[in-house]
Amino acid sequence: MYEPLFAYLEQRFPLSDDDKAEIAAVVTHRTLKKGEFLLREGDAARVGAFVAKGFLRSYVIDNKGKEHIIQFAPENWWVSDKSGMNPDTTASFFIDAIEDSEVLLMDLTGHLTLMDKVPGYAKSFQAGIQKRATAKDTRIINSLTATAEERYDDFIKTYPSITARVPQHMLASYLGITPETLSRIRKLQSRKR
Amino acid sequence: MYEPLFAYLEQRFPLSDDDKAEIAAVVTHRTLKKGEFLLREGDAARVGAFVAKGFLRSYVIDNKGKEHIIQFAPENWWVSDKSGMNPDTTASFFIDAIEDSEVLLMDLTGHLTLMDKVPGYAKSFQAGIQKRATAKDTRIINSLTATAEERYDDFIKTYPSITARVPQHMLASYLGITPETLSRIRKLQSRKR
DNA sequence: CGCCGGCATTGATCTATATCAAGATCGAAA
DNA sequence: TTTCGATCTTGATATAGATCAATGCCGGCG
Repeated sequence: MYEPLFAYLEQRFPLSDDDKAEIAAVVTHRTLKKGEFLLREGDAARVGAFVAKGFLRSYVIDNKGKEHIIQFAPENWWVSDKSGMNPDTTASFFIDAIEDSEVLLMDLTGHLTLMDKVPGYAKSFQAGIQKRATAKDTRIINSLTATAEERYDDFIKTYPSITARVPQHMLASYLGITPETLSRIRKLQSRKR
Repeated sequence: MYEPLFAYLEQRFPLSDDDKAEIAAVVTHRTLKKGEFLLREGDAARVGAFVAKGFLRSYVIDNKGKEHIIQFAPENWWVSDKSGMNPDTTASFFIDAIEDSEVLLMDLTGHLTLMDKVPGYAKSFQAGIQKRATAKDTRIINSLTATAEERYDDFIKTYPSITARVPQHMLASYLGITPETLSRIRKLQSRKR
């Protein structure tokens, strides 16, 4: 059950059997059916969820009632919780399953335990955060600069596997364009290429 | 010379005299005149720069030759280096001074030393990173969702002090709109309010 | 003091993308 | 297999914001 997570971590730093036990102890397994929500349960501040199988997405709904996908998360990705998101933002935050999925939940306590007890975890976590920050900068600049078509091209180049698995209207939502516009872009490109 | 940084850190966690010595040892002081660039010198991977005085900005120039401001950094802010930025991105990255400034540079080695030796530093760094990540999410959603005017309103509400200090065309660049558009927005609002 | 060069303003167009409105197509459930 | 809802496509129109082009303004430098 924990194997995918172990494998993921072992690509980043060595993991002893003790470490594995430690990890298994602080992580909670959950199964999600397609369309099901990953709700915040209890009051344990959650750090994130590791997608062991399936495909999740996180999104917000803005004050105009529109959905905006923040992140897609296929296997071996982390979806981060909105931890620290401005509570006075009216936008509501959701995570749900695009396909039947299995996730491993980590709460703040668990996270701190691992930071402390599992050598390599802290550094690897650090590196992950950093990398994600850069990706976000890129996305910001992209969304400010690039045309819809450029953003689309960029996406399929960067995440070809995701492109294939996601319904078009969700991709449009991620790119910040309407489904109609995305449809037209695809049509134009299919003619050209 | 290091006082602003000490003060900044002490708001986050207690700092002994030893800690201060440790910090002073790993940090480099630099003075920048208005318009001057903060270049990467030598090959030491830099983590970031703390603005002790003045005002910096970081920006990229995209392949169409356009400037896009990523971040403004007044006193007591960190400008992060592009550490980890995708090297194969053609976009070039710059940091320069909008006003005469003084900065304290921290390289990777120093950062790791502090992580290790100064209690509280690691956790506080962590928290900072997290907070910034959230801010970036917000900016992404904003840039995808909101109109130019909404983004402007948002900015002046969130960073009133920055608004006053920055030339309009730079603010426009940050918001991802043309100076002309920003000028028109301001005109409309001044009439209304 | 006066001049010049960047900055802001204003106006006239142009264009990418949204919005509105039907169809067409696909897929899962009965 | 049929059907219904969701998704995708296509077309017509509207609009926010870009672009192009002057003009005005102000502050620093000679």
